[in-house]
Amino acid sequence: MIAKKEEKRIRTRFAPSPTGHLHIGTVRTALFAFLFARKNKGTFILRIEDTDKERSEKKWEDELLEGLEWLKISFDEGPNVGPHTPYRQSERTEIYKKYLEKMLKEGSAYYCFCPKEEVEAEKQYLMSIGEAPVYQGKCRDLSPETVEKYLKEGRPSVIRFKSPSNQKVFFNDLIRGKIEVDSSTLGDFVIAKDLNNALFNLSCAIDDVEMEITHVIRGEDHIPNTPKQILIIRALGFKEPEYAHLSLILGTDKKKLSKRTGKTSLIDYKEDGYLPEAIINFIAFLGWNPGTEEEIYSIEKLIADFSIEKIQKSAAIFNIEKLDWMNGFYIRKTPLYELAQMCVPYLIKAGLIKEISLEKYSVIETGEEIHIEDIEKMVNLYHERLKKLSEIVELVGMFFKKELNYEKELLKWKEMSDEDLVDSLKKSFDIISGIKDFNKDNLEKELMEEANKIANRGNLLWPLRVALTGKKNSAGPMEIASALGKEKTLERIEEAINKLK
RNA sequence: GGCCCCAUCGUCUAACGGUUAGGACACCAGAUUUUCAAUCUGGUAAUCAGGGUUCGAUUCCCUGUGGGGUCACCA
Repeated sequence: MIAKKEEKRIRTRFAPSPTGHLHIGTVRTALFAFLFARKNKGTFILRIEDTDKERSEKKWEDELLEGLEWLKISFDEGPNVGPHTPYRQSERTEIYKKYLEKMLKEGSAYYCFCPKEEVEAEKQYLMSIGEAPVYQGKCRDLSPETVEKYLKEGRPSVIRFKSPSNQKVFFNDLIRGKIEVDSSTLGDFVIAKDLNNALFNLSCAIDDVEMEITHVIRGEDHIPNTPKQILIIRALGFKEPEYAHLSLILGTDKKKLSKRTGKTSLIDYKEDGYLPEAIINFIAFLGWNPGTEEEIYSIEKLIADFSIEKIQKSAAIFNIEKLDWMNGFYIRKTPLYELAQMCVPYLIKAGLIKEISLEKYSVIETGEEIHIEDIEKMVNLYHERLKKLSEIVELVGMFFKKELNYEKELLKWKEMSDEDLVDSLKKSFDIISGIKDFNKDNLEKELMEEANKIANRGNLLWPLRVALTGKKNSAGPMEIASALGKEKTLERIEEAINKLK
């Protein structure tokens, strides 16, 4: 007697098709399958479903790999030893061929020679009379001799799966419970263009059993495919894996998240300056929660607390405001040094600075040379109001400008006249030029002392702040001045006074 | 149209038949502040509808309604 096999190790897979940008919904599917595998100490497999040769491109696969790596979603197994490479269906045609021949031989699949147009017309007709639009099985019982003959003649053909008629196919979805469909609504669907060109339902079904996948975790849009794949697997004499279908992510229009209603690809979020931690945390909570009131979760914590039972059945709308809040939260948690490093590429891309050597930059407009520490000072001023890294350009841009461009009206605090303004700015100028040891503490001391003397502090501080930044909203004037340096600070005050003349 | 799935504040969600239906984002108000942000305090806001089952339904069942997915020689 063979000893009872020990509990099967969990194996999940992520099976994207490289036909476009990595969609944020696809990322969530990957994340959930990843979390489930890691939580259960199982194996997580990446399988590129590139059987569609027309639409699949290497660049999309590269983007996919890069994106997942950025998010720290990792995989365990590949077809080669050495550095990790994903499985690619395009490299597995022999395997599909083998099974296809078997099915043809055993009669669970057959060649169909019906012209495409004819099948299409049939479908339209069936839909118009309210019947299930499925292939009616014209070629189902062609004799082997006829098939042989047609094949020899080179008639265009496809290979169809012979669906059992009137059989209930059901499976127990781990998220939704029992899902049942009647096999007659499936029809004899196409599983391959020919022996060397398997189509999705076939390649997917075969790979799931070949790779010994125990749990298929994928999007809800695959629910209609599941009974088809189960039927194929059973026809081949295997047992199907467990299935868990995730609800979709919707746009604000309550439709499948599309470009029209928001950013859809991971790369857009990355470029906008969302941190991977924030994205992971946010999408994990789109349809899952730990059942406690805690909402800040690292990927490690997600692995520890993840459970498939707590996945939501209903679709979730992608609420960018919450992502922004969460991203701001993670930015605030990022140490200043790291944050400054992260901001640099945005400043370079915006044409404000360029890198001249390690951690040294030159300011494009003024030619001035600055160090990463100077950037740290600037970033520090806006550390807690940054929601996305890309915002840094707008926020600290004024540090890199030769001249500020703003309306003189902006200098006015409440009911000040031009004369009041000039007086106020001159006062600031005098105080600041009188400071020997130019730093934030001294600036604060001297300026606040003066500001407290007058009825409204704003009369002194607002015009100064605008003179230094040219903006309605910004960090405080003392902080800005100390980051700007004495010389530039005085220059900008003069500039403002000149505006008023 | 057929088949399938779903339904708690505007949004993400909690409440495994008994809660003043809880939290978070957003919003509003207050505190703080020269402005904005951050922070703290408080507030507005929800069980799709109708039938059952039950002493008692957000929760279980049915019907309706609404929304979504899918019906490829795409995945």
